[in-house]
Amino acid sequence: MKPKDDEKLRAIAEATFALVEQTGLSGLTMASIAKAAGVATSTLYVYYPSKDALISQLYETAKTATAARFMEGVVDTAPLRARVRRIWGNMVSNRLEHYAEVVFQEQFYNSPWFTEENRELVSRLFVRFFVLIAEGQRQEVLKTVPAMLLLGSMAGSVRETANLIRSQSLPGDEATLNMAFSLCWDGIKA
Amino acid sequence: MKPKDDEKLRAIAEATFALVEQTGLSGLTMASIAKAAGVATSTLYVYYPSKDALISQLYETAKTATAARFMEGVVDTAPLRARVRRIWGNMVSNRLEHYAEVVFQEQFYNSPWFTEENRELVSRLFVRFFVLIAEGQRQEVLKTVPAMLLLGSMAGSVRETANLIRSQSLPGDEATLNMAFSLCWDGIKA
DNA sequence: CTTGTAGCCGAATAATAATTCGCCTATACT
DNA sequence: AGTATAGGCGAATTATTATTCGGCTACAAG
Repeated sequence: MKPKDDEKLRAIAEATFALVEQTGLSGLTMASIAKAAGVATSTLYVYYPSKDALISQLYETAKTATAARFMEGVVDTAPLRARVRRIWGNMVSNRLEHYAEVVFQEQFYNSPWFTEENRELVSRLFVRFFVLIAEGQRQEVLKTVPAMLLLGSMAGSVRETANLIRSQSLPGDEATLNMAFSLCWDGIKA
Repeated sequence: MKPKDDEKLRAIAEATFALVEQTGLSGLTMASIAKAAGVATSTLYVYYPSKDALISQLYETAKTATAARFMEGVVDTAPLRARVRRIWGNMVSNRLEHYAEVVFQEQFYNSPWFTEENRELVSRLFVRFFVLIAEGQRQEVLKTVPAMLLLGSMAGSVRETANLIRSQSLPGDEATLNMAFSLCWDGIKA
């Protein structure tokens, strides 16, 4: 027996994310993944039974990793604003450092591959975040509007902040981030 | 000679948007478009020289229509907040009433079809909006941060508001819209 | 050191999907 | 009314791409 090669698995994932960033999910072919990952096309079938499975599994992996990154370093005892600030910062960093993964996830979302199970996975992964929002509303620190509305505000802010930093229109320093965050915070605070 | 049939053209566009909403750009085939539009596959080639051309032209059409809808009923002499409110409302309506088109445009954006020319078209179409933002900043009604940051806030708010209304989590009445907008406004006003 | 199993590959094969073809038909122009 | 021209169609054709096959090869277990 010969063991599966973790390095190949990583290369396949990386190649897929990079390709989707460049050409979109619609331009993704097994041949292009294999070439970019430095393996034979048929080798992909050693690791995944089909293209569909490959894409779906990579989505789950990416989404799980993303959720973990969002919550990194969030201290449950810290003030609520600080915790939201931390998550917001993590979201911006995630978008800057793992942009290809982000694009992949966004494209996957409106594609024939996105299923009800995926939706459930997402809510499962983000419970901690939703709980935090609910807590903020109970304490009347956050506006008592539907949680998704607050999330949407935050997501928009994160998206545009990261985009501006990516395009060099905005420096990525702490001061600038604080300014961008306070813009966001003004919108969601009670 | 026989003239081209405007009705068919409309049916093709509508079918394409609907299909992209359902299956994503990646699942789009000429055969499926033809079937949904009620014409033969080869007839598509009477109206568009290729699949690429079809998709690109539909994007331009949709984007142009969208930009026009955003500015509908915006009175240049009205107070700035009212004008922004109007545009925000138009954006929400557009997302509710032309959701398939919106999805199409978003998918097109990160796809191999999106070119530099498309980017230029977009900035051309939205100048009036950018001018409005700049004016608001000059009058110190809006925060003096990069315009894209304000737009991002607004886009996030619009997206989530429309999504919540679509999923019946939020009623679509005037009062609710005003609440959702004030949330957005708090974030961007000076 | 042998050997069996599973990884890995390049080259078929099969499936899917874009594009073209040849024929018919509708209609604007004379 | 006659006819040339372009629309429209279904059935090829071609191109692209997913998937499978057959033979090696590396490696773990004995």
